[in-house]
Amino acid sequence: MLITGPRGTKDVLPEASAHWQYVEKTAREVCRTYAYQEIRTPIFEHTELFLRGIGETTDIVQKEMYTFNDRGGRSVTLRPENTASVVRSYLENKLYSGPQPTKVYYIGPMFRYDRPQAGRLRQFHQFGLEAIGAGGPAVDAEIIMAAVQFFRKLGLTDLNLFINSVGCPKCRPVYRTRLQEALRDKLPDFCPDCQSRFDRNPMRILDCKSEKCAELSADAPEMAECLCEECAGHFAGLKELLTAAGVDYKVNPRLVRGLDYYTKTAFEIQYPLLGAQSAICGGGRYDGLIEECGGDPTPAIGYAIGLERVLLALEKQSLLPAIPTEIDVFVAAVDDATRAKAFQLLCGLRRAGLRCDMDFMERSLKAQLKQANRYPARFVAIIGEEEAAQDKVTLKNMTTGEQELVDAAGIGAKLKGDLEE
RNA sequence: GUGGCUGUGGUGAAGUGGUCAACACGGCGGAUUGUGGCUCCGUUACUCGAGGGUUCGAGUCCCUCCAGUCACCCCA
Repeated sequence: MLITGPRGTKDVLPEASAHWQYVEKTAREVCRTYAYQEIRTPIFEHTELFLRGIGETTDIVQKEMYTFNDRGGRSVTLRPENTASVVRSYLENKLYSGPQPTKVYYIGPMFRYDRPQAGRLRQFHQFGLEAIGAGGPAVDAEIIMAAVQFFRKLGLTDLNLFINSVGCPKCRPVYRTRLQEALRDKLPDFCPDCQSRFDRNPMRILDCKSEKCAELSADAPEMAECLCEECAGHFAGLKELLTAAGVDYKVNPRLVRGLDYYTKTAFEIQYPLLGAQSAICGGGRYDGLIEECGGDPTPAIGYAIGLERVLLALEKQSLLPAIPTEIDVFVAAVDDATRAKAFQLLCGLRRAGLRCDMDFMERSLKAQLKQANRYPARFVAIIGEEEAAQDKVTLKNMTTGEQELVDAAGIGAKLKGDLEE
């Protein structure tokens, strides 16, 4: 073995690709009913876009981007997420001049230079939705419902939806200072991670897995207490709509998202059985991003679903559909002299729309029957010297074992009729 | 970026200094000349992750690297 795939990448092999197609198809169906249209943006963008969009202090930007100079000396980056690209495209293509809000979805690979572990890859795939232009809680509710619907459709249960409000540029700084005030004295007792989070992203401290830190921050103030009137109203509105829609959710006042651009609504859907990487869907509102990217102030909300994690969850619950490998007809040639004839027959059967195959390894008739049996094949069409001489084929029904001599002409149409009965 | 565990053929794996590196599954071929699923038989090129070192001798001991895996960080 000379070359292996790059670390953190995975080949989707034939037996798994049907599962991917199934999940993608389900995603598209949900988007169709929610009236979201697909958008396909480039896999790489100017590095600048992500620096500005995601935020220079975020982990994604600081340590996880695949950045390189192209031959023209431009710094480009493999997209670590797709929201920034969608916003860029929205502005560049003036999608705001169409009917609003702009509702789009995407499915595709993302790249993050992380240490791989269960449910985490360097190239992974996300299915995401973005609704740009509407600021009220109704879009928040709609877009969350689309995710819920997606998981329902796949049959996934035991999912937890957590929501929170992370405030806006008006009220978040107020909270941030209040939180820092409350924690400052105890800071030396926190874990090293939390100490470094104190300045960079103090809200993360509330989310620390260390029991000690959780204890120390137990009585810290919560964002909800500091929300401005607008944010509080928005959050209340969302909760009402979700409740009315009959969706189970939990408010998690400590839920924080890792990207800078989030405002107001933040949410996450977890599938606890996945292990450490249990977030299967995450997103929120980003009312400041479009302006940050050079557009007019425009509210927006979106999220992404990790498809590898969805597949893992489906596997855990045995919800992946069986992949049929059965073929309609296997064409078997008795000897070398009849191979060409067999190939002709094969072509005819395929023209008739049948799923069929033949041997390409010059195997014996016996071996060909074995091969046919393994698919399995409903019928085997055998062509030997005798059949070839009179333009007939021996048609063997592999379930009953019966066989009969039939005319070669029109066999495709006849079989097709039989199989459809 | 940090840490734990792991690394033998297509797969699952025995083997912990000294005969040809077990066994099972799978793959391929065959079991009287044109026929499957069961059974039986045969077969399947081993740099034992890579590179160094110790030793008369290493898959077995040591070092380095690489990869996989799980966890931290972070996130989908």
